[in-house]
Amino acid sequence: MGSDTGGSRYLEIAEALRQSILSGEHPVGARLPSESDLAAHWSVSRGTVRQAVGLLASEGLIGSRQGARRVVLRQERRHSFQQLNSFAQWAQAMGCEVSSLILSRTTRPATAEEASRLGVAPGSEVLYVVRVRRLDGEPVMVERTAYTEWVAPVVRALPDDVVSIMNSIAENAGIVAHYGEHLIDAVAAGSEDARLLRVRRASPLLRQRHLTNTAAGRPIEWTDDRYRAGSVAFSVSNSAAAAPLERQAGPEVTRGPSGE
Amino acid sequence: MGSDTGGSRYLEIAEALRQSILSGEHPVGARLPSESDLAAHWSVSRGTVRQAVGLLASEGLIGSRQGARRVVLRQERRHSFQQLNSFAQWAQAMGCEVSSLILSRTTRPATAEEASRLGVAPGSEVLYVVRVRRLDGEPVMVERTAYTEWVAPVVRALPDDVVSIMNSIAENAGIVAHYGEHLIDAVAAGSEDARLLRVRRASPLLRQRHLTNTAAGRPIEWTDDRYRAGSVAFSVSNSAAAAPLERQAGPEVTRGPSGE
DNA sequence: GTGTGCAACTTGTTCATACAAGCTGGCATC
DNA sequence: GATGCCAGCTTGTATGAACAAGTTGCACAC
Repeated sequence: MGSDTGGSRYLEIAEALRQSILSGEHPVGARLPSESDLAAHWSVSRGTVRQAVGLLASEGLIGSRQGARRVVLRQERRHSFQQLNSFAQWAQAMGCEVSSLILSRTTRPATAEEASRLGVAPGSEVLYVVRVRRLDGEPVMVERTAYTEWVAPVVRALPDDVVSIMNSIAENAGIVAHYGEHLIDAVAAGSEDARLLRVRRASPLLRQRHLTNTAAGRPIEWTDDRYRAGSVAFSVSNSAAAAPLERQAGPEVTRGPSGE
Repeated sequence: MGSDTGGSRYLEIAEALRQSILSGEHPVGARLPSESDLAAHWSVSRGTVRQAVGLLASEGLIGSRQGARRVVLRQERRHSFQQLNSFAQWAQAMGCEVSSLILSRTTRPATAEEASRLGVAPGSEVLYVVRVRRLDGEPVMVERTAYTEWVAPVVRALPDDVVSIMNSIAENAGIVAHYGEHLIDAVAAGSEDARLLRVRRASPLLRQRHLTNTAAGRPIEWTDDRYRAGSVAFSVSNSAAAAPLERQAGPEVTRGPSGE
């Protein structure tokens, strides 16, 4: 898996274009060849090229406006969904040495929020795991996760120092994360947070609460991750082209109270 | 005009589907009609339907797997970053009364970071604006923005209580924001932050630093927004198909020669 | 030299079709 | 009754054509 783009032609083309941007062949600000040229060069139809460039646009690498050639917006490599959901994969890609330690695994009734997020009956049992994660030996994140009952046996069998729980679940039980939702805010460190992350109580932490679903939309876990301030920042790219519907504030904006 | 914005058929269909999901006609977990059925119902081709459902999928409302019908993942409209680009728009959609006040407008040389982000020569002049934003009278955010010189005149002409600076820029000068990049982390409140937001010093704040570009990739502004903890949470949805978010290591764990 | 307008170019949207790949449910078999 | 297989359904990928809408640069007029 990894770098194998598999059987889709448009993924191949997207990867090639991505590489040519990363390598500097198409520097930032440069204009890409037209879709017709790319289609001819790759011997595919324009629709296929559009899928490829659409993918790169959604990654924030290139931008487009109707009538003008596409331009290169940035040169950086973006991480995939897997790396977003997996602290371990992201850290390894960064070249950091990552280590984890599960501090406790308890089976207990779900809290009201956990039950709601996971879509289980209130009071159902969940597996609650507290984990500390380190980068280069330094503790940077406390992770408190509630796993639904149907994945709990897999998690219960893992060693305390397992690096990636989601990876292990995927390998051992074939359960793969497909959809994620993240809620990001700031909280003050509690006493347990402070002790585990070696910061003062009430110091600022970046909190990422996170619901993971399978491809079928079945919840797997509900997580509360707290990062030490300064250790991690989240980065989001967006463009008006990627979300045409939200760009309703166009030329003749009706500034009325209506949200439409 | 009304609902027919002269725009695209697929946007119309996407909006109709979105409404039918929001209204509960397609409850969470339900399977949507097949693409062929939708195409027949709307008298369009399957490709057009795919553009519509693809848009909803990118918003996190529905999910899909090859071979299985699309399922509704979520019913409420989430405020993604596409909408969060404009604090004013988001607040109005939430039904809150939003007010803003510019505290200072100063022209000064750009800091090293501002120059780097905005792509101007170090020491170039930028317009630095400090603003407090309130929801229902309560201060929730401090905004510190550096505008590039070529938009500064427009910003300088705005009244202190302008609700949306980006909107005003778009109307008065035709400069429309097209691409954005956001960096999100947590910081402790400085003394100015504490005074303006009426919180204690060193209490946690959610920081959103934000670079805005025109359609042509030309930087407009570099912003440092700080939200009072508990007032807002950022929500990001993603799927294996498109992942707009990534982590970035903070300065403490960055080992590269990134001299920003 | 300057400015305007147009023509060529480029992306956006849509159609109709075809086949590949994966899922579901029912039927046949054991 | 339980199991396995297959046929049909559904989404994913790809083609090629056509027109709409917006951009850019050149040629022409002044």
